[in-house]
Amino acid sequence: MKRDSRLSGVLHVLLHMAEQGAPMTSEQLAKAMQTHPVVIRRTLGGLRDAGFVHSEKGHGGGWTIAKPLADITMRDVYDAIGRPGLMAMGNRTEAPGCLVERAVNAALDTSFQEAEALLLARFAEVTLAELAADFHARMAARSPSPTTQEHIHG
Amino acid sequence: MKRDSRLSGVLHVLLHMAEQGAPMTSEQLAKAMQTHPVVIRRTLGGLRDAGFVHSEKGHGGGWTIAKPLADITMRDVYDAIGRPGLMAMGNRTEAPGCLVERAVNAALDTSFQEAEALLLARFAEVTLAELAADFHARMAARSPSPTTQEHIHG
DNA sequence: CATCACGCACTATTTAAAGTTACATGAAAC
DNA sequence: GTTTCATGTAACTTTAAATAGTGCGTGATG
Repeated sequence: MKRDSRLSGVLHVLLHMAEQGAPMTSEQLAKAMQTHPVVIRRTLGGLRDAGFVHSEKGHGGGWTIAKPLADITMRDVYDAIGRPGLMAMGNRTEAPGCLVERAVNAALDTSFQEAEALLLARFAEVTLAELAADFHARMAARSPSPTTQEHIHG
Repeated sequence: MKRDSRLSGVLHVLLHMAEQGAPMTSEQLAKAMQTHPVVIRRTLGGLRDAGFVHSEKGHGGGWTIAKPLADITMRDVYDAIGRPGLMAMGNRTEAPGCLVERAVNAALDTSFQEAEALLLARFAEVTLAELAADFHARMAARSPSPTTQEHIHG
């Protein structure tokens, strides 16, 4: 199957915005993500509506983080991009008349729902502040005294 | 993404085979599953190699269960069809140079791996015998004194 | 030896994500 | 005020993976 990478992508973009401080344009973010500016606008649109980021038009405009990183969890981001499906497998038929299939679906659904619940709970435990801290730890480990910018996409 | 329904489908087919007793041809199974005989052969191929089902050519041939249903778990079936990916989301890039992306991927991977482990553990707990029992319970609930065949795909 | 049924390689269709184009809107600079 | 920059959004195209389908080979039964 083709795996959805929007969550991964949005988290990536948000952390870059946070590192930058100043507003970043869709084009800048798209370059960092090796994707298209419109894709950035699309995915960040949900986060703007949810109040996690702010967008400004015109000269000097672009995207900025609207909340402290410690106040945004991966779960928040997941919700803001529209809660895409988490499980790669599904039932063959939604409302099957066949009782065999109903028994199979019931067993699978139970397991999938448990796994989804666990996943969402884990997402809710991780804030962007923690991800940023992890990033800085990795940067410190890579070289002794770097500046931040030198080590982004280098 | 497009969700994989092979596991659901194979479990369905296996239970029908078990109910039948006699060998069932790919065509019969395909009709019950509303799919193509070749799809049946493909998906059951892995289970044949793993020793869970047996296939016979020629007149009177077809597919039969090769082990007691109590000895086959959903996990066994999952393994036999090639362990398709369970999670619908993935990382944007596999081996990113960007440290921000590495931090994001690490956090996501941890969560996904936990969810997968839980899912596989649940699969391992459910045998086909239990699914068959659930099916019979559903059939009993639907009408007082049915025969098995009347209530498959009716 | 004719028929039945699986085995396999190959091609076609389908679906959702991702990419792209086009154009409208609004803000800042000059 | 008009030019430039940047977002907002709709529509369309491309792409990746599952699923569907075709054709032919092989072996077993009658």
